[in-house]
Amino acid sequence: MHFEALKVGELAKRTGLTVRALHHYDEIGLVKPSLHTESGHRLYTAPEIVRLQQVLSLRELGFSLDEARNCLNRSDFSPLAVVRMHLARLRERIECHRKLCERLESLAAQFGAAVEVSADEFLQTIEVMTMVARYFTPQQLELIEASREQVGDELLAKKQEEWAELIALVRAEKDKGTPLEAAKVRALAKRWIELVSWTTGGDPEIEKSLERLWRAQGDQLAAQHGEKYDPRPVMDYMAAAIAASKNSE
Amino acid sequence: MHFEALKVGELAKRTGLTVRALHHYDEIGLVKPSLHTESGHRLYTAPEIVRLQQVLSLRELGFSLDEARNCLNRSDFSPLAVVRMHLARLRERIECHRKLCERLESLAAQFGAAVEVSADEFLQTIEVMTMVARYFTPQQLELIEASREQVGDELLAKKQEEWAELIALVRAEKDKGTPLEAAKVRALAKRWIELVSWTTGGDPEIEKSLERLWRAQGDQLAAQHGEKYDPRPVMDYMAAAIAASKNSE
DNA sequence: ATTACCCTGACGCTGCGTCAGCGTCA
DNA sequence: TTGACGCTGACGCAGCGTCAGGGTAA
Repeated sequence: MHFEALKVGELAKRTGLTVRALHHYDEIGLVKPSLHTESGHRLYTAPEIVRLQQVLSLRELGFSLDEARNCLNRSDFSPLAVVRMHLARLRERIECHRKLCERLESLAAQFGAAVEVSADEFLQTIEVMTMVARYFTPQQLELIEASREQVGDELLAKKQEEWAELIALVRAEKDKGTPLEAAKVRALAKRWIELVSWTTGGDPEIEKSLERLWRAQGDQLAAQHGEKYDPRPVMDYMAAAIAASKNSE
Repeated sequence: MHFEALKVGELAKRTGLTVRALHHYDEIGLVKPSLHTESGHRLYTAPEIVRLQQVLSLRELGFSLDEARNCLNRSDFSPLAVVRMHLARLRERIECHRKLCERLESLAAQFGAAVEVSADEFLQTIEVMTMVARYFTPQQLELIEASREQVGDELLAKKQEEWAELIALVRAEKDKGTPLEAAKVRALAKRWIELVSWTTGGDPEIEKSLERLWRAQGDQLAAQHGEKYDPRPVMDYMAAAIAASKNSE
């Protein structure tokens, strides 16, 4: 799974992109496979796949392929930031789509009813339709500026270590049976909250995903870093500690 | 409101389209203004605006401008059908977007957590992203076939008359104070339900819009066809009748 | 006379689709 | 040997963006 290198056709099948598109991305230096067979066949590995996802997110955000390449080559664009931006946009879009639905429902109702259909209704509907497709370019600079201050890879690695450390610390207190009200535990709970907030960017949906992820893949983590770093036994303990410290306020 | 003819610039402003795009649509015979000033300035009136909306809906459905023109010129494509198809697609899209959101949330969570990010997750995410953009062409034939059996303008006009007639009939019974359980009223309720179903295509959201529309624009209808055809007094009466006939089952 | 539109060409661009002609892997 | 897949050009195309050069409406 981790080491498999995919040929273009395989990658195309699994992603829904066309072979031609992947060729094109290679040609313009956007996503270049890091390996080739002796005969020159492209072999795509994990980093390129990640990059590919980034490219598609940026394109959805309204960037041209050229702009996407620039963004990805400047190192101040972290993958995490890109995914978050994409998420934000998607949510806005869903809202826009809902509004457009309402307008179309209104139009549909007017057709069947005996009411004279006003041109104004159509104009407004068209405006909403174009808004859905637009509203990109105006805000792009804003986006780019906002992401300047985003995370680099080293910071990310540091935060991951912080997690491992914090999990181990909490685990220790838990195993000692330290009561939830103890000052030590409170301090840990505070750190926990802060780290969650940093990791998720304050997004509650991402937080839910994080929980699901840990519950599902805790084995992997435990195997990777050692049993002490398995987050699962720790999560409930922290949840209880946080609840307790809230109650005592 | 009804008679105003818009110049390109005005239309562009109100719709969010560019002047160039409107010029282009004119060039290729897709949306041609029916009027011009003596000096050759384009003047867009209501029918063109409706057509413009249709064009944009069809484009959102994945048709090329050429295909859109063909559709609109064959008379078996009713505006109502187009709006309904667009609605259906939008709803599917919202669902897709939600799924994509979940995938992106999962990705975002993986970045921050210590878990090894698997390439497979990225592949799946990319697939969902391309699905959102695709899933058009495969189903287009299906759509086109489905819309062959759709409403023409005369049928639509007939249904509008049916509404006026039905409303008048119900109004008469209501004014006579006929009880809700009377066979006559039941028959009317049945016709009412059928006509609603036809008008809305069975879509509950469109039905809500229809109600809102009638409540808001009843005056207009009354003024247009005479007081007897004001739907508002009739709607509650019918709702009660329908509820009554359900209870007695 | 100015300013803000409008017109009609005409060329340019992005992001691939679509052959063509030829190697290669199982 | 035979498909199914891969490679590299090269051209084509939709849907406009973007000047250029000139008329017009208030």
